Amino acid sequence: MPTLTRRAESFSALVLEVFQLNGLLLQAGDRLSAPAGLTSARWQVLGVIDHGPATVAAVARTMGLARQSVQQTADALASDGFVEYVENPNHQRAKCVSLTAAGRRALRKVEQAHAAWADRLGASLAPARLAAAVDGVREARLRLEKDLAEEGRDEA
Amino acid sequence: MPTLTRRAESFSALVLEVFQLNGLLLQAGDRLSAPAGLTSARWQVLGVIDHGPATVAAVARTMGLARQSVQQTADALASDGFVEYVENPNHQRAKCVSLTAAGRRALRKVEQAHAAWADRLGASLAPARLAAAVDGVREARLRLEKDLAEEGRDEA
DNA sequence: TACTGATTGACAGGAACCTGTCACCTTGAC
DNA sequence: GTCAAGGTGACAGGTTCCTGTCAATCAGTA
Repeated sequence: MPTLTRRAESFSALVLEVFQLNGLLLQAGDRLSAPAGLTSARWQVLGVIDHGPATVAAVARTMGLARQSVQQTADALASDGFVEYVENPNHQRAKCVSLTAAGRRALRKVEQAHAAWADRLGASLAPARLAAAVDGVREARLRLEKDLAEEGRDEA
Repeated sequence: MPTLTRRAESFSALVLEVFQLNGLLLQAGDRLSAPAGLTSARWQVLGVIDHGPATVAAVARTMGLARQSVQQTADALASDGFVEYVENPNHQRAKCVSLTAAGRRALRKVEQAHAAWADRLGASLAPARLAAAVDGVREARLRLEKDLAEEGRDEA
């Protein structure tokens, strides 16, 4: 194993922590949404179209996911009656995904549970510490985004 | 949407950042390991057995994953010649996963690329900021671990 | 020695993400 | 008006994780 510099060690520690926290957050999200008959992925899609009906491709762009991933989730939500496809006046083929009454009920339920959860967890951390974490992670994300974009350009 | 308290807003911001950073890290990991013919998941398994051959179940415990996930990855690595199953004197059925020469070569290659990458990214962040991020994320992880454990106990 | 319980790998199936390809629709340049 | 470029949903297939079930193996106990 190549010996890491101090700053590389530090960055690697952040990577490990982020992986672990991410896993726990997914677990928590599933637990929050399960009582409403949803999962994390489905809840997030409902959250996007709560602002108004949108096409699958538009939802995917908003969420930063591949179009087909959202397509799959949207189809599953439709077959469970949480959303429905409605005509899109701007595009004959690309229908809009729209919340049904059941979808809206489920979403409200999850949002209430989520608000209580976020408040509980947020309260357990010192505000300054929490703010520093958000800042640091955002900074790391921006650097990594830039790094990946540059690498990608080299290969192209 | 229920209005969130300030601390809930702050915590939610951390969640969003962690999700995004996690996605980018997975992308970066795949890019680091691709030249060696590996993926993030496979590289990590190789990293664990670099310390010595181990059973699939032991590797899963080390990585904090389900046994079957590692089984699948190990089988794939074996069919690609990066690892091999060797007899386990302590257990007739549970063979040990062991690095082959090709596996060791691939792992070394990824580790070199990883060291350079971590150093580059670590250098682009102020050490204090980076340390604060690690601290904050760790704190959040610990709180969430505790929270999930308590919730789980209630249901049991 | 015989039984019980935990661990293990094999097998089956599912969730959520990805990519690639195809045909259809819309848009904009000419 | 035509035609190429790009957006879009459908379909197929792959990766990495998960769960549940089963039989084989091991370890401790009566």
